[in-house]
Amino acid sequence: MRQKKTSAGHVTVLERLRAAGLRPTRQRMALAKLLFARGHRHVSAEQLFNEAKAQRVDVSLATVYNALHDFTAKDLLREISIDSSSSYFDTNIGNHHHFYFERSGRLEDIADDQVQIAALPEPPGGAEVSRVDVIIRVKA
Amino acid sequence: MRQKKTSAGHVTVLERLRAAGLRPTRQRMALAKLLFARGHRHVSAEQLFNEAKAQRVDVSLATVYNALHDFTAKDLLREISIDSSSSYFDTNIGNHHHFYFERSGRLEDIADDQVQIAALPEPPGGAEVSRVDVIIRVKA
DNA sequence: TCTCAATTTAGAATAATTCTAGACTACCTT
DNA sequence: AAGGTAGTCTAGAATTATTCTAAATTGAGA
Repeated sequence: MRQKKTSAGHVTVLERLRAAGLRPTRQRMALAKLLFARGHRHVSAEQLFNEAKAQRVDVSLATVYNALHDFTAKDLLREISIDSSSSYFDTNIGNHHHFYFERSGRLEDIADDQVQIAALPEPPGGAEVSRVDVIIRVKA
Repeated sequence: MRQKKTSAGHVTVLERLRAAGLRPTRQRMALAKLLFARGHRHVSAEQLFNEAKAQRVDVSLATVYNALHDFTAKDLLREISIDSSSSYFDTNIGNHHHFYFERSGRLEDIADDQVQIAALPEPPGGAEVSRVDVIIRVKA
């Protein structure tokens, strides 16, 4: 037997939500499809909301925020706030870093192995490190 | 002869503003003193505004924002936005990095030489790097 | 002192995000 | 299949940080 059907992305998204302990509602399914359909992306709430509208997916902005936060809490997304005006959600949750293009405000992933850190200080008080972010700000 | 008088921080702050090409107004002088009086700090607009009030320095919140942005534009401060809820201004403008304490939202400087980066990718299209930020997020 | 551009200010405006409270729905139980 | 219920969704109000506006003030040079 072949793999689970993936043609429309249905089953996969459904499973991802279930595995995360999130009830697969119509809205979450639709948003998850938009987010995870193709390769990694960085989206703002407003962007995702507009994409949903463009595809006639009827969701409220509040639901988009709820979903993004729920997904983040369950490690399906990672939140990034570089530019204080709005935050972005990254579908790439593995270790990696970012280029930040100051002019456009765009983010681009940098694979973890492209950055080598030889020395890092210990957090004071022996606190646990939750992650290390490297942001290369680019004048472009 | 000894150095310029620094006792009240007056002359120094005045010179800093003039050197930056910023008119040394009463408000900017007062805010600069609060910012640069002692060692390096990370302040939000609201914080600085409250400090000013506490010291009976009469400035409007809009002026605090104006001053922080003017100072940043003239490289007397550096703006940092890690937590999307509000941005911080760092009086340390040299190369350095940060610990970010997730629970409290507090920032702590890491001296540049404490972090050694062995490899970094080139920005796409040969764009110029304006700076590299390393943020160690700590669960505390 | 006079002039004028730079600066300050109160309050309105904006923008991103969160909250509220009622309506809906996924899913478990029977 | 029906019902109950906690979880979810939603429109719109509320909140928060920040910026804008337009008028008043002021620093600094002539």
